[in-house]
Amino acid sequence: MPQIAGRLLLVDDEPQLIRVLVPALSAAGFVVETATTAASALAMLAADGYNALLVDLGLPDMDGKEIIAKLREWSDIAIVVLSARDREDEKVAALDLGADDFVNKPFSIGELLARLRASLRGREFRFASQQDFRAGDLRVNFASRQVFIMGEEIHLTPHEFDLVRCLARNAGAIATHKQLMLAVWGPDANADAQFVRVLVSQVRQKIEENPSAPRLILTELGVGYRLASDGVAEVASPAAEAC
Amino acid sequence: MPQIAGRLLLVDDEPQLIRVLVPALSAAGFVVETATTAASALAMLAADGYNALLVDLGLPDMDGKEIIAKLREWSDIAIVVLSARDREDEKVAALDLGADDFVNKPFSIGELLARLRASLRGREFRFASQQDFRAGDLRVNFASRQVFIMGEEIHLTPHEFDLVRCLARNAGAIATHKQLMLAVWGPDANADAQFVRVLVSQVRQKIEENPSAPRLILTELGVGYRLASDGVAEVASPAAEAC
DNA sequence: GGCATCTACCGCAAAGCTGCCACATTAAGA
DNA sequence: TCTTAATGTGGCAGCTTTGCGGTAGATGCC
Repeated sequence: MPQIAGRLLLVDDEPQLIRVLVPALSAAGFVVETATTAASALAMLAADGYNALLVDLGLPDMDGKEIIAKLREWSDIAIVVLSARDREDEKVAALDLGADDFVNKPFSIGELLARLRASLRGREFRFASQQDFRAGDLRVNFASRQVFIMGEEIHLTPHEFDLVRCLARNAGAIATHKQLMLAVWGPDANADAQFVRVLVSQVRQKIEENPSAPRLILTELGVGYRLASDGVAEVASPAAEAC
Repeated sequence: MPQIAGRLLLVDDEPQLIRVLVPALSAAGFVVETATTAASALAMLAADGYNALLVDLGLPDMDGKEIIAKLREWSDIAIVVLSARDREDEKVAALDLGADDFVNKPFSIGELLARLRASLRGREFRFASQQDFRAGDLRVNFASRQVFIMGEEIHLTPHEFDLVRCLARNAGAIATHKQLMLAVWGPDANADAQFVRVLVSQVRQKIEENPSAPRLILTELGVGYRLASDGVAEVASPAAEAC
């Protein structure tokens, strides 16, 4: 499995379990990070970017259920509970707090992975369709690759859209020339910074009210471009480095 | 729990289990119907309206896994498997076919209900009619594999329907070439992107008013195709996962 | 066997996108 | 104000992608 299946946080205080689980999860395509206390786990989760949480209920500093409750206040990622205690009230409580699944120790790796896949399934869509970026009169839908100005659809070519997507993902911040070239032409194309200029110009003709006095795509001389993020705080988009 | 928690189909051939489960599920707020064979279960599911399926793997006429696979062709409802066989490969297979959870017999009612709640959670937002898709003059019924234009039935070949289904499931969003090839020819066929073009062309001849200026199946150059979701592109689109 | 239907595949024309150049314009610093 | 570097933009040849007519073989049905 060459592709990345997701970024995953494993919270458990038993070193030997971590030693077994991390390689197995990595082999299954997950990027795994670990925490051994509830406090550090919550700090890592707050920093964002995870697709799933694997959490033990018996942690030294806090009950694992508290992590679930706290996390569910702001996040929707998949949560699978691992536990040595096979008590019904524990299971019911964890599930009703927002866990997606509950696995008793000892468990088989294969089953854990299957349950993880099942919990993750269908979530991509939730994020994808809601990633609808707005700034002023501009609206970008990443899932449908559609761009609207004042509600009217604007047709962009594939490269043009890739550029806008990268700018939108970094809205408010600067997307450097290099970043944009990577986003549009990929890592192994020998793109010239000149092409970015041409592309930006073309996009401006399409989305700016007055292309010679751009208000959306702003030039950062010598560095790159910046998409004005006026007003709307949107889903403070992470994944900036990704595009 | 006074309110209706959902409509639920219980498929099992052990009368005593049904006698125990039905009152418990009803007490928890579910409207429960039962089936004892896979064939009747599928017929009932096709007739629509369920929010969840509880299914035993050991049925007289067909393996429960087949119900899961068939149901997942058109429906997105919660599926929880009950099984007396505690074998890892069974669990993995059932989960990967699309089940949301797997409970071993004997189980506690409390745990089953909690798992059911967890599986149902977060699905509310998914589009209401899971077996009937509409966009403009087009109507697609996933269960009966029928397609209508302005109320009039249009005959599609099996491959053509598979294509339309995948497009409809992603309505508003893009179905990539790869996604479509998978949906129509399956994972181990060596399909060529060229075949997708041909198929799209054929379908357009059948469902578009003016096939040379398509309004339903739109081309996303270099990426794939998109079924226009009429009106708001917002959260209109159903789960992408299945097709 | 005969007929209808479906599927895989070829090949070519049209559409539309990309790379790239030449040159105009603008911003920054001395 | 002048110089220099960086940026903006029209244009177009060539290429990639797409649309689609057509055909042979496979499949299923009377």
